[in-house]
Amino acid sequence: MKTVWISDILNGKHDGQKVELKGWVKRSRGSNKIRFIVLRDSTGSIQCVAKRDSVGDECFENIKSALIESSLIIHGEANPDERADGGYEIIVDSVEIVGPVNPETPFPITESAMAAADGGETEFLLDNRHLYLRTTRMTTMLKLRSTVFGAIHSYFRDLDFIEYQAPNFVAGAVEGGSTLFEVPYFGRKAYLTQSWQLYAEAAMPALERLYTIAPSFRAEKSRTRRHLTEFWHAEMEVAWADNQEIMSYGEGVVRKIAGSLLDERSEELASLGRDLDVIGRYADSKYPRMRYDEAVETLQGLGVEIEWGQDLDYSKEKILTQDFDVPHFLTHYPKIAKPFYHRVDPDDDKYVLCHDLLAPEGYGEIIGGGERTWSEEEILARIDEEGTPREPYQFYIDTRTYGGVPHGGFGLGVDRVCSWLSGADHIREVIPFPRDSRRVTP
RNA sequence: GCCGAUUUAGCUUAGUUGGUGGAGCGUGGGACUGUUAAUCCCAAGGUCAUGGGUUCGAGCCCCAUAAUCGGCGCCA
Repeated sequence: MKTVWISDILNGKHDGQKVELKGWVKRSRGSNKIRFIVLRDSTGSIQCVAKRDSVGDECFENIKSALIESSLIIHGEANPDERADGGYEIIVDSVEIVGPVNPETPFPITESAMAAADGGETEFLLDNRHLYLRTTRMTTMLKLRSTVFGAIHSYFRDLDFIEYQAPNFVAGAVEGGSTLFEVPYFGRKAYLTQSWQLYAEAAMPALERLYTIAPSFRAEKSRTRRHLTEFWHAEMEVAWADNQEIMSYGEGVVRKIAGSLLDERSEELASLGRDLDVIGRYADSKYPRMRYDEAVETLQGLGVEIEWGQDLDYSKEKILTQDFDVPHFLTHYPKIAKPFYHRVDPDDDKYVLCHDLLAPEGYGEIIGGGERTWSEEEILARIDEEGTPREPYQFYIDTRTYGGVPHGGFGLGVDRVCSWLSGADHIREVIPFPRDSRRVTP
């Protein structure tokens, strides 16, 4: 007999047919004469009804013994039925328990554990993440996440970008050295990469338009809802592009992600309580661009204490973005607030040609990017100015020595985008096994 | 790194002025012919995070430690 997907039954594709279902027990209830099993597979869940009279005593007792998360193969007839949640149910002919659950070790993710988390997480659920993944909420998050990754790939590939991979073991830092994970490397020290960018710049003269989605690692002891020590970083680099052009790619990919979620996952978004009109606005709007100076003035006008030259920390981002209804770009930060690879604005050397994209609803920065310092003379000056050693960056400097060209790119925090668009309370909710300063297990 | 909080059964929790810890979920047994987190009855299940201290007596008061959670800095 043909195994069918539960979603296909719920879509009415098997009305009145004898079908085989393979899945796991989501819930089980009933009396001495009739038993209801809510079976789930990766596509959905459906009520299966077994009557003692029709399945026989032995099968009925078997069904009663199938605890939550037992895996089953069920044969039966698919029928529309108003009494069943979802409008369809299976009239059971037979049940085979494939993987039983021992009553002495029942599935630990109970209703009470879920209710306490209130759509978020608790220590217990984090400790049992490998099992929590099976719940509707986590499954929904993982499906949204898959769509986000797919949308990023489609966006860049449709524009003829080349997907390009950089090493994860590296010798030097992109950001400040204090946030590097050091790993022993055959008697030497190596580090886990913080960004694909420097290696992408090396390939920029060869491929011109390149992108990746890869993990980045940062040893920040951050305890916030926006930080992970291992996060998924979508980065891109383009030859001959200026800051404005790079921003248009950033806007393009975020709009594409929002649009793909609406097209492919509107049901899941709605189940999380997401307003589809809001997601639609993110997919269809232009994202305004604002200079750093303007942001500082706005904040000062709101009575926020901030001096020119200070980087915008989260508390200020939050105030700034609270009235935004779409993401905004912030450009032209002071040179002193940014690392050496940002290109100094030729019109005013107090600034660099960079941008951050700030998401609304209090989610903050999701993209950081800009033009790169591209002439050999300038890159050497800026490296020395910051007191950064030249040696680990020799390959990076060589990129400029041999036919340097204007170029730029950005990095997008994929998990942050997932968190924002799904409306999650914490970035941990959108990644299967989150890593932060306190947790590397399970 | 800084600030704040939490820790009682497998899970979620109540616990009064300090006087030998109650419940719900889950599990086991029983009842029930259609349930929707089914319902009803019964049972098992606790060194109250760890280590000290105060006290005739500590889940409760004090100190230390640990783990965890939240916020900040830093960033994607």
